[in-house]
Amino acid sequence: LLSTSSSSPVRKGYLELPLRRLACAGPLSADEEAAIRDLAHPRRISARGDRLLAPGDDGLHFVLEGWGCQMRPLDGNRRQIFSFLLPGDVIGCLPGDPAPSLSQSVALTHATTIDASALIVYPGIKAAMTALHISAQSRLFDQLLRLGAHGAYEGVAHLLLEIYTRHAEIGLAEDSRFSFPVGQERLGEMLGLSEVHVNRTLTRLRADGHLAAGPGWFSLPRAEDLAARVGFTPSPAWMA
Amino acid sequence: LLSTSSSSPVRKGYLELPLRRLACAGPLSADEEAAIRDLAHPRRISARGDRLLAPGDDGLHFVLEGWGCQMRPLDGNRRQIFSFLLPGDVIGCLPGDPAPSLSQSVALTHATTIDASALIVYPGIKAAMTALHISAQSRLFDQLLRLGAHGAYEGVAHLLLEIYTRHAEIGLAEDSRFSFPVGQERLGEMLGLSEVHVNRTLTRLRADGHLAAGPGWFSLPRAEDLAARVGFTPSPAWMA
DNA sequence: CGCGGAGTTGAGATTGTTCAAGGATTGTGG
DNA sequence: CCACAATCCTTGAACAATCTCAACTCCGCG
Repeated sequence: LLSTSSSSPVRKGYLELPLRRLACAGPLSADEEAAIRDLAHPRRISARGDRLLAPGDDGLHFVLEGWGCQMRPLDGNRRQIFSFLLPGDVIGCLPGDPAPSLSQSVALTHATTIDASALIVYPGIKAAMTALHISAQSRLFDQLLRLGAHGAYEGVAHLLLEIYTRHAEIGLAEDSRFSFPVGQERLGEMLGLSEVHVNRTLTRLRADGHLAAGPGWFSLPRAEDLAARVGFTPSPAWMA
Repeated sequence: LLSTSSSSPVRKGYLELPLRRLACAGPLSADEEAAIRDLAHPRRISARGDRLLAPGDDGLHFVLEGWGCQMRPLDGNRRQIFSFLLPGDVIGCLPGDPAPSLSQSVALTHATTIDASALIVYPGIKAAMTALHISAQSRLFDQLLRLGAHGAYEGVAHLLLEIYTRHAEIGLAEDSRFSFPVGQERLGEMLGLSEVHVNRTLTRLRADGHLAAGPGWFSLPRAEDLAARVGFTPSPAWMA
C-alpha cells in the first residue's frame, strides 16, 4: 500500500504512518520530520493479546503495524473496549498528563510499536502529539455517545465511519476501503453488543448499500450518505 | 449539615467542601488550606440549564452548591450526560491539559461556583487537583463500562454507589444517606435508559432492600452488600 | 481430508421503550 | 384557605430491540 509512493529515498517505511498522523495534527518542520524518520529505537513486537504498554510504562510510542485497543477486563472472559489503536497512532502518556493505567492497552492482532518518547523535545511534534491526545479524548466522548444514546445501527455506522475517517486522514483508504483486521466479536466488545447482533447489523448495512466487506477489510461506498443518515459529524461542532 | 462542625472561626463555610475534596486527594500544607479558605473571588451563580463554564473559559473552578453535569446535546431535546458535577468538585482545565470544550458543563440545579485558577501556584493544591483530574478520567471509564457492559440494575447500582462514595469521602453521607437533587430523568440521560425504566429499576432496588429514597435524597442501607452484588470496586484495581 | 475459526441464520427468551394514564407534591394566585 | 398548574414519580400494556442458544456454512490450513 505504501511502498509505491516513494518520492525521496525513505529508509524506514514503517515510520511513514506516524509521520503522516502527526503531520495532519499539526505542522512539522523539516528537522522534525527527519527526526521522526530517523528514530533508531528497536521495534517492539506484540502478539495478539499481549500488552502494547508495559504496566508501569509512562512513555510515548507509535503503533507501526497491527491493531490494538484500550480496554478493561470484566468478570469471566468478557471485557469492554474503549478505543481502537490503529497503525500510525500515538499511544502512552504525555509528560504533563500522568494518567496512569486507568485502562489496559492490548494488541488485537500481531502488532509492532516503537518508542517515541525522545521526540517530545521537538516543539512541533509535542504540539501535534497534544492535538492527537485531544482527538483521542474527543473520540472517547463519541464512544460514550455511541454506547449511551445510539441504537445498534447508528452505533455500528458511527464506529465504521470513525475508523474509515482515521484511515483516510493518513492515506490508507483507497476508494472508501480500509483495513479491518479484527473480527465482529471485537466490534461487539467495543459497542456493547453481542457478536450475533453486530453481524445482523452489518448485514443490514450491506443490504442498505452502505457497506461492503471482505476478509480483513470494509468499504463504505456511500460514506457521505451514511454519515448524514446517522448524524455523523467528522471532527468538531463541539467547539462552543 | 456543615455549620454544626465549627472548630475554628471559619468565615467562608462554602469553601469547606472544595477544601475537603482536595484534602482527600493529596496532602495540603497549612498555608495551602488557608489560601483555599481565603479565596476572595466573587461567586458565580448559575440557574438550572446555564453553563457552569463559559465556552472559552480554560480556568479552574470549584462547585460550591448544586449539581451540574458534563454532557453533549443530541438531536431534538435529547442529550447524553457523561458525568455529574457535585459540590466540592473541581471543574475546568488544568494548565498542562488544554482539553477544550469537548463537552459542555451545565447546571442541573441552581448552582454556585467560584474561580480557583489562582490556587494552581501552590504545589500541594496543584498535585491534589491533578489527582482529582485523574479520578474524573477514571470515572469516565467507569461510565463507559456502565453504558457498554452493564444491565440496568447493575448500572443504576454502580452509579448510585459512585455518587454515594463521592459524598461520603467529603463527609456528606450521614448514615449512608446522601443528597440527590435531580430527577430520575437525569439518571436516565446519564445511563442511557428511559425515565420509566430507571423508575422500575429504582423500585426493584428498593424492593431488594438496597435503596431508600425521599424527596432530594437517596440512601443505600446495605451499600457493602450491593457493591458485592453488582461488582462495584471503589477506586483502584486497575493499577497493573 | 478433516479441522478450527469466523461469519451467518433461525427461534425463543429477556430486556428495555413507548404511550398513556393516574397519583403525589409543591408553589401560586385568587 | 382553596383551586390550579406544574413537575415529578408511579404503574400498566403493547411493542421494539437485543440476547442467548444452537445450528449450519464457508474458507484457509495442516
